[in-house]
Formats: sequence, C-alpha cells, structure tokens
Amino acid sequence: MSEQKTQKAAQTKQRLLDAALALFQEAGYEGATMRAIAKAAGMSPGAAYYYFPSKEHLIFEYYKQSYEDHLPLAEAVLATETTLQARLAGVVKAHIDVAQPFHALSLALYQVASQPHHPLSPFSPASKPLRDTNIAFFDQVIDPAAGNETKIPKNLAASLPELLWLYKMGVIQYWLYDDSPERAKTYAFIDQTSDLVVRLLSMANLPLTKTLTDKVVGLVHTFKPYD
Amino acid sequence: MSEQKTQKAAQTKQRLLDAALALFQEAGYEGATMRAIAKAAGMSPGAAYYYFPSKEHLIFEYYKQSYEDHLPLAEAVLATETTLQARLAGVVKAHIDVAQPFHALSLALYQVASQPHHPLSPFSPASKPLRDTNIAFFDQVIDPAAGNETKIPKNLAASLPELLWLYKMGVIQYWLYDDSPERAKTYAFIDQTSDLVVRLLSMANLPLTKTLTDKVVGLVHTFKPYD
DNA sequence: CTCATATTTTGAACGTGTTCAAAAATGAAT
DNA sequence: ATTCATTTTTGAACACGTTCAAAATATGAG
Repeated sequence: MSEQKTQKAAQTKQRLLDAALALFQEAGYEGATMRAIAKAAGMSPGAAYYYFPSKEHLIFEYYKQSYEDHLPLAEAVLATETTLQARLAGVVKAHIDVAQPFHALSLALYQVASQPHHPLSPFSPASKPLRDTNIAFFDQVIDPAAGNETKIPKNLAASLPELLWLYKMGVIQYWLYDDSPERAKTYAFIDQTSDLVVRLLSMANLPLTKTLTDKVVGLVHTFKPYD
Repeated sequence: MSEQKTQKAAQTKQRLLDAALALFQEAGYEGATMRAIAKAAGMSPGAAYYYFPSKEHLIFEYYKQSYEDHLPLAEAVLATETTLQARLAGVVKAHIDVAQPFHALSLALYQVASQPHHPLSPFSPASKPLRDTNIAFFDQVIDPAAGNETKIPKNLAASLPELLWLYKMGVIQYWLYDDSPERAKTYAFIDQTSDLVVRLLSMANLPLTKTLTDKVVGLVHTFKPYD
C-alpha cells in the first residue's frame, strides 16, 4: 500500500510527486506517462504504484495542493473586505487565481472527478474531509465576527455555507468551460453572480418569497447527493 | 473516413453499431472491448475504425438513439397534459424512463461528454443540431397552441425553452448521481423542482422581482458556454 | 555479525484503444 | 474479360496504465 514505513520512503514519495506535477504541467495529464514520471523520479514504473495506487491519485494531489495554496489569498480577502458580495467574490476569485496556470490540468482532473462514484469526486465520501473543510471556510465568509457586515437572515445562516460552496463549485465548472483570454469571462461571471446571490439573500425573507426560500433550502438538503 | 459509399457498407456500419450497443449493455462500456465488438460484428478490430473514429463515437450513437426513443413518450405527455408543471415534469420523466435501463451506460457517456472541448459534449458546436432540436421541443411544452394552459410571461417566452432545456440537463445530471432504488429520488426531484420552476415563473414579473428576472435571463444569455 | 522478516524496487507481461501499411474486394470503363 | 482506381478489410504493431512474482534492500532481534 501507500503507507511507507521509513523516512526515506516518504522522501521518495515526495520526489515522485514533484516529478509528476512538473511533468503534468509540462506535457499535460495524458502527455505525462507513468513511465516518464517514474523515470524523472529515478525509479521504475512499478515502483510508482507502490506509492500511488493510480495515475488519477497523483493528479488528486495537485487538487489538494491548489486548495492549500489558495487559503492565504482567501484569508487576506476576509481580512479586508466587509461586504458579503466582496467577500464571496474575493474568496472564489482567490481559488481561480491560484488554479489559473493549471487550467488544462484542472480539466483532466475534472474528467476524473466528474464520475459520480469515483473517490476523487468532490461529492464522494472519500473527499468528505476536504469538502467539509471547504464548506467550513464559508462560515467565516458570512460570520460577522470574522468581518462580514452584510446582514444574514437567521433561518438561512445554518445552510448558507453549504449553499455558497455549491455556488463555488458551479463557478469552477464555468471556469473549466471558459475559453476566453485570461478566463476573463469567469471573473465577470463571478462579479455578476455574486451580486445576484446577495440580492437573492436580501429578498429571502420577504413575505412573498419566504415559503419559496424554505422550499429551496429543503430541496437542497433532501436531494444533495453527498454526505 | 466514416462516409461509406456503398449500400453494403451502410449495412456493415449498422451491424457494427448493433453489436456495440448489445455488448455495451451486456458488459458495460469498459467491459465491451473494441476487439469483442468487432468480432461480434464479424470483422477485425481495424475495420471498426473505418466506420467510427473512436469507441466514444459508438457510445454517442446510443445517446442519439435514446433521444429518438423518448420522443413518442414525450409527445404523448404534451397531448394529454395541460398544466406547465405536468408537461415539464412529464417530458423530462419520459427521457429518464427511456434511459433508465441504461443508467450505467449513460454514466460512461457522461464521463466523455463532460469534457468541455469534446465534440460529444452537449454544449459543443458538434452537437448543436441535437441541442437545437432538444431546445425546440420545449417550444411545444410552453406553447398554448400545443396544449399548454399555464400562462407564460411574454418577456420570458423567448428564452424559456432554453432555460427549461438547461433545467432538463440539470435533472439528468442529478439522475446520473442517483443511487436510490429505481432512481426513485430522481422522480421525486423532478416533481419538486418542476413545481419550483412554475412557481418562480408565476412570480417572475412581480414589481419586486422583475428586474431580478431580467438580470438572470441576461446572465444566462451572456455567459452560456455554447452557440 | 547473522539471519529472518519487512519494506522497497524491478522489469517483463497483460489487455486496452488505436494506427497503418498492405491485402482483398468491389465498381466502372474499355 | 481486363484493367485500374476506389472502397473495404486485415492483423500485426504501438504506447498506454497497470499488475505481480521475483529480486534487492533495509530493519531489527539474538
């Protein structure tokens, strides 16, 4: 299995990972063959499978890394922005910013992660830890104690982090489809839709819409395909 | 290329297609190897590639066929149902009904079709004919002359077929993730969400929501990743 | 140091989708 | 019937991700 007992093995695993990520960016996911990755890390193809059960697991490491890398940027946004719109847009943009150089690689990851049963799917039980961490981050986006000055309807506060995470997933999907130069359309999309989200939120508890809001929240809770 | 000049070649192509679809259902997408498909059709592996440029193109034929097969069911719905909710739910359920026995196969298709640049993607230029046909069908769903008795806001009539098609795409995606017995959750999902769609539609032109509605419609038009 | 056990590494081999030069079959014109 | 070009078919070969029995190396106990 991929549990290595010695310190040296951990180094070898890291060496393999570095070689893989470098080759992925150099040649793309499919262009980077396992044989080439193993050779770049100075080992045989079979040895690579001692550390990672499949090529797909190697690309998942990139995903985890991109999440780690975007955190400082996102936290900087939360430290300076006070409106919900700016905080939401900023946090999502932070992740896009970090992932931007790896757009093509992210597409390869998406192809794997879009299989519902795949462990690497963002909705899978296996990625629940990363998903929960991600959702929990949106607690801070809406938290007044963390700098948010936009009023949040009380009955929505509990489910809002999850809804905003779903919104972020949607934005990422849009970004994956985005072919515009510098993915400029995605940034405009974030500006427009984050504004829309905040507007909807401000209307959520109006007499006319209250029941509808509750229904939507109930639907998401009832039908979400994860947890 | 896959343009066959003679009548016999057309028969051969059909024979290959039949063998492929049968084997797909028998052994799944990955379990049905090109060698087995070719042998079942009485030819060599290389010959299969004379008719279809890839295995993925073979599975796309299944998708086209499922669309054809669902049409009579959907038209029966339009002939009997008069409320928009029943027409919308019925039409979408018709397609799910037809695809139900091929859920696993549809998953394999989805994995291919979810690649943004792939010709088989529902948003690709290559599948525009099928997409347009599909969208045009929703003209009849909302058309009073075709039996719909639910009032449609005039300013939405033009873009509504496309929006409802996107709704259907979303339902299909939900269905792909659905693991419940008989995909019962998907049918409940359709009941609930089609009701939601109709309710939103009835509120679309209220003074409070009119500008919001226009914004949403504008956003879809501006940012849709196809056409 | 010795030896047995556990960990790590090897590289040939498997089955896959796909390619392609060559062969075979077909069609048309003389 | 013969020729010649076109369409169709063949099957070996390629590169890929992956597996696995065997070998090599490291670890630890006596």
